[in-house]
Amino acid sequence: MNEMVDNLGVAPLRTEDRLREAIVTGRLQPNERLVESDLARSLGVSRTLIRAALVRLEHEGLVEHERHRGARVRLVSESEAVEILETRSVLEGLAARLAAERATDDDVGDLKSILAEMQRLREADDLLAVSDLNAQLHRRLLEISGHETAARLIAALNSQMVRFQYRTILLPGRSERSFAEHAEIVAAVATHDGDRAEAAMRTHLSSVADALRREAPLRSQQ
Amino acid sequence: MNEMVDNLGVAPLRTEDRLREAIVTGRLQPNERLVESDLARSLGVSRTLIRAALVRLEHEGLVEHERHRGARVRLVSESEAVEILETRSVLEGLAARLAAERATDDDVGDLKSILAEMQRLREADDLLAVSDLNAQLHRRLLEISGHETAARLIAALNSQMVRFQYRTILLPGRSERSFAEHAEIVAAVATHDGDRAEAAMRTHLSSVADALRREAPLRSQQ
DNA sequence: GTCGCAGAGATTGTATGCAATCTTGCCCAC
DNA sequence: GTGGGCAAGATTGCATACAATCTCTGCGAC
Repeated sequence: MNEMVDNLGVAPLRTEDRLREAIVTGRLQPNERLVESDLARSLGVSRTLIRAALVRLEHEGLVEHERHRGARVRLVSESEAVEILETRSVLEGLAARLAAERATDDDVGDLKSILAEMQRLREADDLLAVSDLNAQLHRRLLEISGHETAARLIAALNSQMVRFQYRTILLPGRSERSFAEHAEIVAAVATHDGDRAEAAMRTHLSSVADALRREAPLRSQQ
Repeated sequence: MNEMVDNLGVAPLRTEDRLREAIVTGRLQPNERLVESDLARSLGVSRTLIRAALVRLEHEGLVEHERHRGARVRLVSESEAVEILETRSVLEGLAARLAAERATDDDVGDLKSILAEMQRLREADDLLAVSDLNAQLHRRLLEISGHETAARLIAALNSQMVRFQYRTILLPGRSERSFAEHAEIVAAVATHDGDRAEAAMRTHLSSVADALRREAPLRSQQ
């Protein structure tokens, strides 16, 4: 009986998760071929499980698959990244609107303390930690909105964006602007103003997309 | 060589498609258990293919799967249908905005002729045909927008909505209102007014969601 | 009569093997 | 030297077999 309790919630860490992790951390590079038998050997499972995992990851958009020619890590282009951000923009806008309408006082308190912590870390110049809290704020808003459909789609979009995750916050001036935008979102939610919350979220993500577009030409393509 | 040409584009009609069709046409009822070996026998393929197809359909949201307990046709609840419509609302709003910004004169012509045909069929009281054109108009707008990410997500959402597809247009008064809303969307696109097109699309889909909410309590649950 | 439990049957999870297809490298004609 | 074609190797597609797990039925204790 104790084993049961111990295992509760401890997701069995499935093959799919291990593969996903290898992709999002870049251990498997974009466009790299994913040979089933190699993966099977290196993960210590059979090809069957690898195939099942690849099917799922394909649907998630992390892998692309051609019949009889195998799977490879999907390269998300810069223009596609912009599309994804545009999509996130309207989906998270919807979630922010609902969050504003439904937030309890406790919810608002949570958001404000996340914001305060972001401010603190920003002053300490720990931009990567700020970026983490950033993600946490967005996640919390989604929870408050209670909109599962939007949450599911956003999660899928996010996993395709890993390559661009830590970029924009590092750009000069982005950190200040990003903080102000988040503060505006939280303020809108605190006053239960749905329209304002949606507009603020869309402004915020548009400005991330702009930053990405501006940064894009500066880097050499890989 | 002729065989190659003949087969081009003739999708091999995969197991997945046959299963999806059985679900969306209702031949497989919501909550019905999907026993792999039964399906394999009735479709004349092995369990391996059935399993792969079920994994994909699960990701599409048509099937739900519990470990060691098998798959069943997923029942989309009324409240979830509303969530899906809300999500479609913002995604198609985005697409409508882009369509307005990018539409050529030919595109606008297409939209207007679809609208005219809708009007004609409406006067002939062929509401199901109107509903088909309805879908066609939405599809065309997505094409014009050129936004593949939004298109992909909307397609997935639509396949979950089949159970509710032909309902709302049949409600008294819906047909007139729906036509007016579509006309407004097309007018906005014709004048390349992105804001107006997005607002019109969101109004339209909100009103569909309202109709669904209003209709919902009238029917007995199955 | 109800509850608990054990075992058989049903069903899913995983591994393995063979067939189909693709890719690569080599040889030969030109 | 170049290009076409063919054969061998690599890889994926699919089916089958076995193991793990679940479900359901029936029996016995209370």
